[in-house]
Amino acid sequence: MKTKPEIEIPESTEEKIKEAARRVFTRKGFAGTRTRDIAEESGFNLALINYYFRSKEKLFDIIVLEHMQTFLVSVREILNDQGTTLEEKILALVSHYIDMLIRNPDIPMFVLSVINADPLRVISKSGMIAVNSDLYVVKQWNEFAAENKSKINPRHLIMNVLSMTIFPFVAGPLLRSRTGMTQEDFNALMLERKKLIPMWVKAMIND
Amino acid sequence: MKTKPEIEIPESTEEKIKEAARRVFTRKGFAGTRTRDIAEESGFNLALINYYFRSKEKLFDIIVLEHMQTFLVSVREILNDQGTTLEEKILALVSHYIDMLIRNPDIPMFVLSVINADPLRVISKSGMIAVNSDLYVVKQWNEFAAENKSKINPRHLIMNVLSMTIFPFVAGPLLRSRTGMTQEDFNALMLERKKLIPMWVKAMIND
DNA sequence: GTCTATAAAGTGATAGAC
DNA sequence: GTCTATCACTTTATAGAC
Repeated sequence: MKTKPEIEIPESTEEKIKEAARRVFTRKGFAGTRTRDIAEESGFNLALINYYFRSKEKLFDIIVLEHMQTFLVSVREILNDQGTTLEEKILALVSHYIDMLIRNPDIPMFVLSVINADPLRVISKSGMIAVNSDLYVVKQWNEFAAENKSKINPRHLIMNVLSMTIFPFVAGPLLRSRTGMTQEDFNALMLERKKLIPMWVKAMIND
Repeated sequence: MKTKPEIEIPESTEEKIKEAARRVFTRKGFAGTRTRDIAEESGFNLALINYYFRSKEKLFDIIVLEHMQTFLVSVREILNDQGTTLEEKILALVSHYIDMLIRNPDIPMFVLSVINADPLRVISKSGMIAVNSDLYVVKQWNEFAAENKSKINPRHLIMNVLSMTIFPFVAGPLLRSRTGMTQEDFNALMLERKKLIPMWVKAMIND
C-alpha cells in the first residue's frame, strides 16, 4: 500500500477540467458550450477532455448531477428533522437556500433549463435524490391540517416558499440590469428575505 | 393602389417558417436549434429560411422580440391606470399573467434564459418596452407609503408578486414529473392562484 | 499524461435549376 | 418562390508522437 504524500497535492488535471466544465456549462448550457471552450478555460488541451471523460455528453452529465446534489442536499435532512416544528423547517429551508444561492447564483437557471429541456432524462440520470411522501414533514403537516389549523393547500404553500426563495435568483440579471443594482445590493436584499419569507408564509398558513 | 384580395389569404410561407421557428427556438434555445430543425418543423426547405430571414440569428432576434412583447404588453397599461387602486392593480396583473402563462407556458423559461445568457444584448435589441419609474403606480405607492400604511420594501413586494405568479410555470415540468400531476391539474391550480396571490400579498402589505 | 494533427460528421449559408 | 446540391467552416472525437 502506497502512502499518501505528506503535502497537499495540487488539484489534479481531471479535477481542473471538471471545474472548467462546470463554469462553462453552467453559463452557456450544453449546446452553447464547445469542448474547445472547456479546454481553453481549463488551460489544457482538447484531447485531454476525451481522455478523462470520453465525451462532452458524459462530462455534462457529471456536472448536472453535481448541481442537482447541491440543489437538493440537506433539504431532505431539514424536512425530516423530528425535532423541529413546521415553522422552524420553513425558516431553515429558506435560510439554507438563500445562503447556497448567494454562493451559487447560476445554479437554479441551469438546473431549471436542463429539467425543462428533458424532464424524464434528468430524473433518471440523477436518481433525483428527492423529497418524497415518506418525509416526516408530510405527517407533521397532515396532523396540523387535521386540527383545522390551516386551510391552505400544501401545494400552494410549498410553491410559494420555493417561488419567493428561488425566483429572485433566476430573475436577478434582469432586475439588476433594469435597476442598476449592484451584486452586493442584490445579495443584501436576498439576506433580508431569510427572515421576511418565513414571516409572510406564516401569515399565509394562519389565513 | 392595389386592392386587397377578398378572401382570407392562407398563412404565408414566411409566417409558417416564423411559427416553426418560434416553436423550436422556444423549446431548444438558440444554440440547441439547427436551421434544419426549423425547416423540417415548417414543412419547407432549409434554403427558404435564409431567403426570408437572411440568417438564423436574425430569425432568432425576431422571436425574442415577439416573446418579450407578449411578456410585457399590457403590463404598463395596468400599472399606469389612474382609475384603479394598488390592490386592484395587483389583482389585474396577476390575473393577466396567469391567463397568458397558461396559454404560453414555455415563454418565461425562454425569456429568462435569453436574458441570463446576455442581459445587455437583449435589452438593447428588444428596446425593453418596460416598466420605468414614470409609472403612475410608483406615485401611487409613494403616497401610500407616506401615509405609513405599509412598511414593506416595494422591491420585496414586486419580487413576491412576480415570483409567486411566474415561478410555478418555470418549475412546472419538475413539479409535474415528480407528482404525476397532469397539465390540466396544474392549470387548475394556477387558476386558483389568481385570487389567492392578491390575498396573500394584501396580508404582506398590511404587515 | 499531454500534446499535435487529422479524421468524420455536422452546420449555416448560398448558387443555380426550375 | 421553392427546390437540390454543395461550399466553407466548425466541432467532436481519435490516432499517434513524445
